[in-house]
Amino acid sequence: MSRDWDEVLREHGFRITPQRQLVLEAVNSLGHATPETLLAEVQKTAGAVNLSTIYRTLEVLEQVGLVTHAHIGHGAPTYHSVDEDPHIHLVCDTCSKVNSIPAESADVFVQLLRDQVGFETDVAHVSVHGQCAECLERMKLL
Amino acid sequence: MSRDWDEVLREHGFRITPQRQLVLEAVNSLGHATPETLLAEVQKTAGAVNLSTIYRTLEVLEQVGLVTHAHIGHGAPTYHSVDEDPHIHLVCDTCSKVNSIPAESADVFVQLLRDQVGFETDVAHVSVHGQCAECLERMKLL
DNA sequence: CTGACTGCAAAAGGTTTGCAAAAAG
DNA sequence: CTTTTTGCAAACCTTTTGCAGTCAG
Repeated sequence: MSRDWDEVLREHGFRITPQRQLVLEAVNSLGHATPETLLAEVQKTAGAVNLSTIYRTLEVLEQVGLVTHAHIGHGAPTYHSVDEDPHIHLVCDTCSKVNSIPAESADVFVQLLRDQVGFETDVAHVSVHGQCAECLERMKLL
Repeated sequence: MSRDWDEVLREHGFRITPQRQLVLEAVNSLGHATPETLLAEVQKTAGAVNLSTIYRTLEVLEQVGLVTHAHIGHGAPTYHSVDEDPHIHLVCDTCSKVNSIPAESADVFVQLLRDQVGFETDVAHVSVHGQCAECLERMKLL
């Protein structure tokens, strides 16, 4: 669960604050969370925390490598713990549901990009758009 | 170049308007364009066209399959002609440059998603984030 | 003519910023 | 004590919406 997150921050010259701890904990416990969602979670404990603090904190946490974010669909980005198993988001453009699959599923593709154009893929950041199985099924019935 | 775009619109019960023609032409000529960019292009010819019209028009054009859009990075989506060869965007998270590779490069991966989870990928909509060859090179030097 | 489409202005959603007060080291 | 960090309010940017007038069919 908790790592030496405070060490990591300190090493990068950042200070340790309750807000940063709370945001990090919220990211870890929620799994997939937007800034707005994180605010709600954090405010359960500390009601006075502001949205702009969430944004600034996420920026810092990402900078030191304690969290990552991915863009899913049009709206807000979602933040992930770095401790999580890396995964790929499958976004259904019909029902907007998001499924995750293990990052290894893309290994072949990632390797191909590396060999072919020297591109190093950040797998966890990838969003794959398309139609999920349920929506395809539903379409067939019509 | 131009197709029977007016036919397509009509078939779907939409009307033919100069705005729609201009937006479609702009998408086709610009290749990768954001709504804002498209507005600028369209306004070269018709200065009175409004941004909201661009948005509404793109929605219609996408609905009837004359254009597609993809999400690249944080900001605005970019719209593409459907006549273009389908391609995948490789977005460099360091320099923000976008390279395109032919959609076929992902065939194996797409097939895997189909077999494994029944997900039908919209290849042209996929954005792959990571580090481009140049940025990786630059990082090694430091 | 009649309903679809457009322009305009205002609202909405998400993110950023300036500043003074509060807290970390 | 010094510097970073925070809360607040306002600004910003992109996209959406309501409405009345306009235009395509």
